[in-house]
Amino acid sequence: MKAEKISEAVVRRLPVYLRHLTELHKREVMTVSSQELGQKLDLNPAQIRKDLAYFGDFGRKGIGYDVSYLIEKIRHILKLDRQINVALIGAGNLGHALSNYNMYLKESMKIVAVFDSYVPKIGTKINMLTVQPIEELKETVVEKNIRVGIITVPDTEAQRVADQLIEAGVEAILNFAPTVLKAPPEVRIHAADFTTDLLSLAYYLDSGKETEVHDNDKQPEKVDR
Amino acid sequence: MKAEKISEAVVRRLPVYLRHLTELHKREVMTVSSQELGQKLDLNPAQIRKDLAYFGDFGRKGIGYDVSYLIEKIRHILKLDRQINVALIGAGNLGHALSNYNMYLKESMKIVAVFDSYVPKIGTKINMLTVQPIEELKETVVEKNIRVGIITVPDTEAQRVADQLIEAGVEAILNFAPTVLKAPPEVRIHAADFTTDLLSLAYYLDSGKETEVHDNDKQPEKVDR
DNA sequence: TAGATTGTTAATCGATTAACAATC
DNA sequence: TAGATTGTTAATCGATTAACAATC
Repeated sequence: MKAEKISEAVVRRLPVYLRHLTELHKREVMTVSSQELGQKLDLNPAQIRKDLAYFGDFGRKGIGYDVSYLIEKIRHILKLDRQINVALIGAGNLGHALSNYNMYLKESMKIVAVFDSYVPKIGTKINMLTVQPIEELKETVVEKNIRVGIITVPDTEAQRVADQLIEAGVEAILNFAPTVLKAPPEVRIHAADFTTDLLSLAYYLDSGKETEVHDNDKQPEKVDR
Repeated sequence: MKAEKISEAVVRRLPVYLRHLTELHKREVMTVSSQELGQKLDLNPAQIRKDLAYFGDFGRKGIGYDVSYLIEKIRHILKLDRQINVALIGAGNLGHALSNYNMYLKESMKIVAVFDSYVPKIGTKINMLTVQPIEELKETVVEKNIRVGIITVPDTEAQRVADQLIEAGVEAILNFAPTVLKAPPEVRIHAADFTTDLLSLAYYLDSGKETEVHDNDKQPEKVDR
């Protein structure tokens, strides 16, 4: 156990550990080694041990990690043993998808309000929640102690929505719009836009067998002008 | 221009550059410096210059980068100047959301087939595409020269779907299910699961003002047993 | 005790940032 | 020419991996 600063990379692996541990728990596996965990999650065992050791001595030498105990610990580290209220802004397909997933996470992160600016959507229901007009954002955030906002509006509206969330006092934003949001440093912004993922994937495709579209330059990759 | 291996981090920034450059192009901005780009995208200008320099000498000293020219170059690097056919497996809300976004990206990555295993969904339309039974996956992948698969099925089915995609011969998979997929090294897997994002965000919230749920241990963070 | 596996230090590897000569 | 900005090298910073003593 040390007092170092925990890197973002470490924090982003914790939910992955948690997920697999929960799976093991369901299968009534009592104990797991960093070796086995690494195999399953495609990670280096040393890295897993190091990640966990930042937060405490959770394992037992010669044995491994007690599954239930480690679940409990990671849940605590990630603050998933408290309820955190979340607002969803944007009641489109993506918003729907997110609120469905959210049903899984019983306590912890919980979507407690949904907003949209498109008038016909207001008043409709999404998983027990009534879609509210975006004008009610601020008061609802305060009333319901909402601490996280999820943005699933079109990119043109994303910054405006972010500004309203920040002004209302949220501490973190998960942004699905394909824009880089501006925010003061105390508000944590996480980009979750998948067009970026999809486009970067294209880079790794084998050239050679593509269905061509236009200006197909078959020259040997000249870059200089 | 060098012959180094390009890191994943670099590749993942390219779509972000492209997006902003396209925006500038729309606003008829002719030229942009790494300085300005860095400001807008929250990146170090040196990093932007270095990223671009991996692929060629795209800028002009004292001037900056020609917006149109750089767009063209990045599109070429990312292979977005050819059409790449994509299959979507899972016609739920998330699948819908993705196929909507896909409409934007005129050419390049294009969803050309949608599959689902849920019988009542088969035959329904999503953005001009008819949902097909998953049994037709392999033949369709071959027929339509599909090279990328997007998985938006529940986590319990994800690995099976991945296996079918791989067997059918896709080169890359974008996986939205919260599972670590097993695949041979020549198939690129990209995890795009957002529960991980959401859960890791909780870590960064200020403790102190939470709505408590259960087993609220207010002891001073003891880790040892 | 022998075998297994942790926690941690040291070594390696890789990515970001600073600095600056080249040059538009 | 003076000012701006690139491309690139060197310096820094950070993250991953290997190795191993401690110990269950």
